[in-house]
Amino acid sequence: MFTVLEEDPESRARRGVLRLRHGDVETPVFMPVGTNAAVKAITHLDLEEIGFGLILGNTYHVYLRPGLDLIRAYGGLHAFSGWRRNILTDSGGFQVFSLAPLRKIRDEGVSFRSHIDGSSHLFTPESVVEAQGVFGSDIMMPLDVCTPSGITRAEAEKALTMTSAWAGRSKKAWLGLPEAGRGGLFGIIQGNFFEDLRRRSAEEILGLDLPGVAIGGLSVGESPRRFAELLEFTSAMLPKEKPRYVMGIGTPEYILEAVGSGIDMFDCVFPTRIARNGCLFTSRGRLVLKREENRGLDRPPDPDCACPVCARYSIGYLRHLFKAREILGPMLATYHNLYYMKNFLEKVSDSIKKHTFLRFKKEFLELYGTID
RNA sequence: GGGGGCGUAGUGAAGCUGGUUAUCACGCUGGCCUGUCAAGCCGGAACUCGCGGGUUCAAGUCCCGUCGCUCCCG
Repeated sequence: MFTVLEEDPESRARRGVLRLRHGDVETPVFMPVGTNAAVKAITHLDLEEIGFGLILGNTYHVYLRPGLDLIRAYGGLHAFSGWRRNILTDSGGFQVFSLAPLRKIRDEGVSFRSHIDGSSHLFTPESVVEAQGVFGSDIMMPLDVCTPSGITRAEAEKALTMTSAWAGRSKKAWLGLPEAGRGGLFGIIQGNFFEDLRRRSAEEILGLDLPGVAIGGLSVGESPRRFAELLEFTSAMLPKEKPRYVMGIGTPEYILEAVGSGIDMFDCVFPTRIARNGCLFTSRGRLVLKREENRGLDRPPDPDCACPVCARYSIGYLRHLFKAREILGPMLATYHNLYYMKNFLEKVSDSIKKHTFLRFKKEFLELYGTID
């Protein structure tokens, strides 16, 4: 499933290739988030044009709407949405975390109420794997318990213990799916910000020998420094031959940090969300379109970007679109930011190939701004 | 010519029987956003209430005058 192609001699960074059912994907890779079987404000056509071969979907959202029956009738998420390349589906573990007031976690699973209509539901490790089987997900994530920063050791340990137990049950359910159309199941390491708990979690998850490993529970309110330290610590325990995925990371600064720690995969709503809110990534840092200083500016958002948006539209025009609340604003901004991310990861990959990753990182941050 | 209505931030409005720093929406403006309940969220600036006078301890809020807009009748 995964092959390491190159390792950076000066850091833990590496490049590789994920061989998935809907095509190969080079790593390090950024995966746009398509919660409701759609990446907001952009077409699948455009995503393909930019070159994305792997996007996210969300079990929690798609299960609630349109529902499993409909997806089953279509023959899976690919057929339903028209997306021909790979899909990684998140389990709903993060929704368990983010929709806290509506949920109750027990050994059996998590019961929660729909944020859409208030109806009651139960997710178990088994039902979540089965749902992703119905989706035809190329990569599946098990149900886990994500925790915020600042909780007690006891609370973190409890969440970790449940996550490990659920991972074991998820694997069993996964092995029960028909082998022909079964995507790879990843394990998720938790443990909050306690190093011994992270170690224990890693050991337990790695013991399951799943096709890939994810690091969860990061970027939940901690400082960039703390994030980097804990990521490095956790990543160092992982075997080289498996793909490593840090969940929920999506700014250039954080990705550089994570790649340097040996991470291969990233996903995040950040680039698409800030795009919808009028903010663009550029080589010089973030550009907030709505600012007055951008009024009437007749030059492209990012002089170093080769995307069709930068080739054709001015900052002043894009600002106007957001001021006028034209839907074209979020669309163009989303296109640019995703193109930016794709291009950024390609440059990172290139630097690993040339063994110049650390220099690239330094030079990039000098222009863009630092992690702090 | 007669009668009625209205004039409150850039715009549109709320302010009942007069009472502490005049409210709301849009706009303007700053920040935030990291396994999407998120084309969102949180802040900020800006009106002294058409103008003049009066009543009152106190007036956007009552009275008189005046200017402007508007509707109806002639």
